[in-house]
Amino acid sequence: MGIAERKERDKEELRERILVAAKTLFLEKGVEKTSIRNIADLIEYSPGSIYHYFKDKNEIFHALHQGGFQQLMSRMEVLASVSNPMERLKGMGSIYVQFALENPDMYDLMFIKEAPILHVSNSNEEQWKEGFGTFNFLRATIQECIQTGYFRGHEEEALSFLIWSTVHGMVSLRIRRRCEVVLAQRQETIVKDGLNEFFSILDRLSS
Amino acid sequence: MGIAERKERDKEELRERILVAAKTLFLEKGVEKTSIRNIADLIEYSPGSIYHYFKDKNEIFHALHQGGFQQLMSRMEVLASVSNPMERLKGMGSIYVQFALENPDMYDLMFIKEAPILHVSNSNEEQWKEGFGTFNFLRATIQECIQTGYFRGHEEEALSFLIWSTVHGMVSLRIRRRCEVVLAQRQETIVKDGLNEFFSILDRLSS
DNA sequence: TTTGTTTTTAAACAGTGTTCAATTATTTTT
DNA sequence: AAAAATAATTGAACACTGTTTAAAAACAAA
Repeated sequence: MGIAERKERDKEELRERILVAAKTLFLEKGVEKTSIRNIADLIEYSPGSIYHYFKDKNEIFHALHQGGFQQLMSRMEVLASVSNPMERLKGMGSIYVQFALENPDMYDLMFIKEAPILHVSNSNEEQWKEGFGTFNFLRATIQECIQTGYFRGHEEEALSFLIWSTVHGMVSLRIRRRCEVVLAQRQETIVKDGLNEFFSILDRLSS
Repeated sequence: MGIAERKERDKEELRERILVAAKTLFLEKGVEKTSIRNIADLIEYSPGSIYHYFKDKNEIFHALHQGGFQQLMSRMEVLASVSNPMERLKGMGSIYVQFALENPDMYDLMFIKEAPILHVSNSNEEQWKEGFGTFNFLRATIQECIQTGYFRGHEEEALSFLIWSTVHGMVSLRIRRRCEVVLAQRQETIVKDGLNEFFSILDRLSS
């Protein structure tokens, strides 16, 4: 009896269409400024029907966010072939910044937005495991840097936090539009320029 | 004729009451989730009357924003006596971090929270003068560092953004509770430790 | 007291997220 | 094939939101 399966597929397909439409609008005009009615209009359904597939607007956002850490992590995988830990560290910085600027809404949810209650549901902790893995990848790389002679006299955990903070600081100031006020004419390039200054400092520390 | 003056004072007082109420609610439940009606309820006026004192909700946000920068800027004034620019730069970092950790809600409002759209009108740019001034103080100090021989080969504006980002990154990860996930046992000290790692790097760059 | 100005209000407009009874479409059973 | 059962979809409604505006109230000046 393939009817039930076909119905299941149809239902899944509409769910996916909602997600695609939501993602399109979220990226286009931001999450807050996208209404359920906007999404419904785009897929040519009534607003009410969306609530048959998602509990509320938050659940749509969460569904989109689910793969966020996975996405970032998978982007990092190309660095497996980089044997020099300092080069790998720089690569991580570039990929991190690029991911953030290409997916500002995702990044916002992952690292800037008010964190939901972490300890209540298990599914939430599962989502954070990915982020934990990404940070551990950074720590391992920095550990390797120290073992290779870089960062003499530095403490690995605090240094890892500092380096994470550096790239996070730049992209979050950009995403939350704090550059516009202070850097009128070079908002477009300021994060890339800042990252290059950072790399320049890393180079200086190596010699 | 003191009547006009008294009316002026009354008007200013109500304006201030609106700001106090708005600040209370903004810090309590966030800017987005605070409505004009909430503010009006708190001061026991009608929603419409608020529009006699502020053009719109953005203008209230900007007024509070400006006050925060004045606070931060006044804390920086003790550094006027520090003649060594690198020492002054470190002092700025310490004061910045201390301000953020002591007033996390205000810092959140100033640098993390979703900012309302700032249209590029001349009258509005005046409101951002304070924030602009704080950043310019940083830039001037870094300029002085470069002139004294530090940061050889670095570009002043991008470097200033990088250094701002570094301290902002640390405190914002802390304030938005992204350390808890990743650094289980040393959340309390991690920002101070990270800042010390940063100072250590600055020292290393000097020699 | 009357006039003129400023302050305050209530109502209205167009939008939001969300709920729900009623309708339509589809599948299962008779 | 007709009837019953089930599932999907809708549109209206609810309680909100920021903002505008005409009218009312408060108050100063004449």
